[in-house]
Amino acid sequence: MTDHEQRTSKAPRTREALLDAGAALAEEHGLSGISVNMVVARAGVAKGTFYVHFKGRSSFVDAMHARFHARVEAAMTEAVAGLQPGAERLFGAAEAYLDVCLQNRGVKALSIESRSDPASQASMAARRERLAEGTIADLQAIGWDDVEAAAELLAAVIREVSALEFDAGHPLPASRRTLKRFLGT
Amino acid sequence: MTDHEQRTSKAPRTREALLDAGAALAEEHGLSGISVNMVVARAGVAKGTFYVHFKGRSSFVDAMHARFHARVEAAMTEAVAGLQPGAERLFGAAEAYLDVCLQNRGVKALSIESRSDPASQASMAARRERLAEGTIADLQAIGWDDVEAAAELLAAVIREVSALEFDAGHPLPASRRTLKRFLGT
DNA sequence: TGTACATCAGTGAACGCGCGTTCACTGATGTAC
DNA sequence: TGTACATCAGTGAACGCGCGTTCACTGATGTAC
Repeated sequence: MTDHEQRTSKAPRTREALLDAGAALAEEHGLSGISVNMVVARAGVAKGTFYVHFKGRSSFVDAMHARFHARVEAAMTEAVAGLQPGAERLFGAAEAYLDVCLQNRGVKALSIESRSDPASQASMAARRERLAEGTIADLQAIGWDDVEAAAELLAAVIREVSALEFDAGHPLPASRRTLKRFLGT
Repeated sequence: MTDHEQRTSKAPRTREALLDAGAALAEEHGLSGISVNMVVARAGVAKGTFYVHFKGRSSFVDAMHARFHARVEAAMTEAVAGLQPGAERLFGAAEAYLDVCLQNRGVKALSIESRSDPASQASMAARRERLAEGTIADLQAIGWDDVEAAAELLAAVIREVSALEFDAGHPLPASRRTLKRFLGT
């Protein structure tokens, strides 16, 4: 049982190391600036190992994006658990997003540049949309018109705040205040 | 005199053809997805010609971004000529931005992805900032706090509307209304 | 007007390089008997 | 317990390819005399 655990848990550890390396490199070189060579060098594994865990470069990028979004979604879901749709739930979700982004590498690449990689564009757009959809009920409860448009633009603002905070290395209260004011307090 | 005009005006025409080709390709493949090979093939010139007009790939990308911003800035400046800082001038500038973007190729790449190309990142960020700074006086006149933060986030929203409109192929009134409402009508 | 020369945008073959991907192989571990 | 076999993450040399860049050259045009 112990042996079995070791055997089946070693593989995911290498996979995670590759994804970690990819996230670190995305931070420095952007999503489209990372190569398989760079990733395996940073992770300290052989080139062939990469293809044990991923079908190819583009599915690796997709996996990075998927992992990032899974983390973000988990944090947001936990933060707003039990809250009714409305302003409080909306801001709680936004702050959870911003806080979890500050703790992850490659955030700017994975949130802002997710439009630039042509191969994984579709699945990345789907994840972004799924996240934005969660705010529609809140915007409706607050009393907005054009909720779909508002949800998209709100998501863009939150991504921008996230990028600015990541550059700064810490939360930016003025940006978060502005975000709230955009939504009419 | 006529001969002289022909001689000196042929070169810029080839240069423009290369930039046009780059913009068209950026639309399809993203800013970091275009290669010198693609650009010269699309423009119908030899590979060496590219290096007659540009120092290299990255200064070409920078030149594309510079031309795009020059057009945008000219349209915005003309649209708000003579207006006092305030809501009217701000929305006028925003609409001018959105309208000129709809008429240019590669807009999404040049506005949204301008963060991803590592080589030209600095000069592109400077151009973006210069554009955003123009709205600070308006935001102050309207009575916003955190005007610098607001200007940055406002610029991000306008870029997002531009990207959505470009995908749609026409103006999106709901998005433009939301943009106005973000600013408190 | 005719000739020799200068200029310079444009050409395309050639270069070295790093890329993504493949594949026959290794060796540690689990399983069957 | 000991032995033979199966599994499978990990390896790294090798591949063909497209990349960005260079450079000696061409040929049309302008200039000098």
